[in-house]
Amino acid sequence: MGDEGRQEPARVLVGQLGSRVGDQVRVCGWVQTLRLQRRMQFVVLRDETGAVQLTNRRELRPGLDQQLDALTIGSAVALTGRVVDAPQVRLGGIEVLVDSVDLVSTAEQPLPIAETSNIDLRLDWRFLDLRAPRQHLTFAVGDLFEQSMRSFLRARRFTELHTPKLMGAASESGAEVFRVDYFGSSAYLAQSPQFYKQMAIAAGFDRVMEVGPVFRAEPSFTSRHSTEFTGLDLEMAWIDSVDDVMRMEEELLAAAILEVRDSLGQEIEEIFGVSLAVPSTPFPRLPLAEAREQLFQAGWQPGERASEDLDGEGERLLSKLVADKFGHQFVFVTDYPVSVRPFYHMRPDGDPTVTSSFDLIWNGLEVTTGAQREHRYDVLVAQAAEKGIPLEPIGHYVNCFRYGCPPHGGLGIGISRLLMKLLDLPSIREASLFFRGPNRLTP
RNA sequence: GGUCCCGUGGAGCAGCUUGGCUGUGCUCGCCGCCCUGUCAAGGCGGAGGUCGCGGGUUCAAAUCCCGUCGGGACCGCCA
Repeated sequence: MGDEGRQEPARVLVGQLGSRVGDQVRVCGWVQTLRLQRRMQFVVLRDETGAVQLTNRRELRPGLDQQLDALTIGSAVALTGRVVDAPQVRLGGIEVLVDSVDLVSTAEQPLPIAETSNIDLRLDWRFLDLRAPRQHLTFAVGDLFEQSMRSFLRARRFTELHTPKLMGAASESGAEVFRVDYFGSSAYLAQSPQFYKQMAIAAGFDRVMEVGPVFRAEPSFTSRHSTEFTGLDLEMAWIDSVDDVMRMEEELLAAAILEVRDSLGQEIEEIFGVSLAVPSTPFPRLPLAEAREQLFQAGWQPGERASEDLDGEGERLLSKLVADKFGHQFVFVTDYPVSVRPFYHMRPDGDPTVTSSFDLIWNGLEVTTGAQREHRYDVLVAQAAEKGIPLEPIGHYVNCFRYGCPPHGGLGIGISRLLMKLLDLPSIREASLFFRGPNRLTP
């Protein structure tokens, strides 16, 4: 307040200008459109909260019009002026009559991408691409979705932990991990918090969750895979069965989708043309064997590799069958055979050929794998031996079952995939802030 | 890793099958001028490309052939 000279009015977010009619304000953002005429000049400026028209009549303020003429699309600017009602203005019915312009940072012309540019070029210029309202909404939804799940779990006594991403041994299967140099020897990037969240259970945390990066060294060239993505993992102690885990997840997702719909549903409808449907609970459940049976009856012809599992086409077809039969967009597929599940999945009493596990498929895409874990040391060791897993590299993990470990189970969700499904995005690239894939490490 | 597809001014495409004479065209953007308040602004004019790269066939290649690089979709793997 002690500054000499002209005082700048306080910055007002564009989204709040409607309640500031008559006030002197400063608005800051990016130039979206310029319509510079003989007598009138119009600047459309956008910030995170919206867009507004700023207007100048050239004859009013000598010099100001030349400053406005010098603006370019995409430049970062701060303008001051008075907010007025302007019913004729289609953009919100208000405008700002400009008093002064501060061209803070000029954008070169032409811009290297347009809204119509292909995804690869857009990813090269991701910071520019992300300025678009569509991309901005994507990550606003992602943030809300994540926060909503976090608060849901927190209210149910989950403790949020952060487990290491640098590991001395591969966490599950050695083939899929990135090896990095570690002071002359090797470390591995975590492909899952799996072992650590189970160790947290043995450590006395009743319920734990983590939202964090997951690294996969698979060269997967699809629209739904990335080599680094954000996962939500949770683990619960003293469960009675894997059903407890599925119940937690369906309530979790229903609550989070409800919150997103209530807060951002209208914007999502406008920008993505997607009407969010809050799923009813419980979600349909189907043992894998039964799912395969129904798929065969519907004409499914799996590839050779899908002799015991579902392939992508099977997942999509199954979702279609479930939608027709139950009117539901989710389906838990349960009781996966031992052959396609890791050694630490528990096997139910009476049927040693399957596991107490599930996948959750959302509109044709696998978004979760979960299971009850084998917490009995001798059984776990036997199952590892059966799968040919050497115990030495994972001794610290196996040890946590030797000194009292409660029954427990949990799951891992691919958050980027959830976001992709929620907004019906065509590729996980759109749901990743800065995508990482086999062919992309930059920016 | 496998199969298929794409690569043409700044962006998005057409042109390629049936090679042809300086690389023709469309939409958008950019630059300049004009324009009584625009709002997907409008009007007029202009600049901008060794047709991803290398080799081959041919009198002649954006166009046909081979290789290579970059990218995408699907499969497999998974979340």
